[in-house]
Amino acid sequence: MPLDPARQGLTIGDLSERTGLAPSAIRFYETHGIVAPLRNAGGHRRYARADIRRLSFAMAAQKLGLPLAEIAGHMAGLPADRAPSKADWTRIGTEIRALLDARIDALTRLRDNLDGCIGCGCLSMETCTLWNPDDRLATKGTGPRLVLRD
Amino acid sequence: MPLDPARQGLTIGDLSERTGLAPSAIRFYETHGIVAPLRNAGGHRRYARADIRRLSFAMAAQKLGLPLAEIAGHMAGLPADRAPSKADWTRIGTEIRALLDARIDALTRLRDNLDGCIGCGCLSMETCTLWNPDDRLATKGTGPRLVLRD
DNA sequence: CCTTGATCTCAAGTGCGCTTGAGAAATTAC
DNA sequence: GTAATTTCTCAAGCGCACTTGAGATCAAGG
Repeated sequence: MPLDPARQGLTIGDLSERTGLAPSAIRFYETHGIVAPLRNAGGHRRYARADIRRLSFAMAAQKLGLPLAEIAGHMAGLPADRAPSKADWTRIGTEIRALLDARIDALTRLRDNLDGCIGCGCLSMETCTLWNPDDRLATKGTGPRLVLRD
Repeated sequence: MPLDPARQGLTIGDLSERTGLAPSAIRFYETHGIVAPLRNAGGHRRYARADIRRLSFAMAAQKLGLPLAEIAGHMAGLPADRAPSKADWTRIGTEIRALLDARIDALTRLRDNLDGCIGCGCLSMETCTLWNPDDRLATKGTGPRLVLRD
């Protein structure tokens, strides 16, 4: 089904099948500027194949916890009129790569802290700074500072 | 556990300062069973020190993307009437540890796929299965399968 | 005391990310 | 040429995680 000349592009149903997104979700993403399909004579949306990639990218970024607005911000750098080039995707990919690294770091730190605390048996003691961020840390801000600092 | 004899426990304001959560959020968590404070003569909530840990734990679990209901499910295993023991926290910690591992794995996989795709320059080609999960994969389900599979 | 600030309950509102009709028009399948 | 399916727009609704008043009560310092 690659760009059937008769149909001049992919329907929203095609995209739905290939991305797993509901048509309503795809239309919703359109309002956020993540895709910008053309219309055929009858007013129906017609998508380019590159839009599959756009949506896949948006889905991946969402799994990282990015809000749609921010995703749209990153994707605003992609060309609207032509299929994004390698350089286009590489730049965006690099941005996301940094976010991934940060997130992996944070989770790894949290895991290691958790391991350490379980190992030392301090979880039941009042002196554990991991689950008991009181007195010593009370003046340094709020929250479980040793566990989460991102 | 050693409640201040003068005040008989921590106020919601105390917890708010030490966890960084708004009082309204703490009350909201109460409706989900994450904390269960006692009341003083005047009807005000009085918390045990262990509740700081409960909230910290819930905040950590939330950063992992767990919905409150699920967090509450894990914490239901903790004793309501006494400060959780080392064994109590260790069990919960181990459950979370598994989630952390899975999440780190998923993110690492995504990052490596992204790296590979950037490296090979395939992002602009129709044959890239990472951002172009079409033909070959079209019969195997939906979504960006090589990027995200969790 | 008395005042100031913290806390109480309860209902309603917010922001995000969609979904769900309703009613109509376009497209496809037979 | 019909029938079935898909898509269209627009408004409203939903689930989650809270926040924001409103109006009243409680607690603590001078």
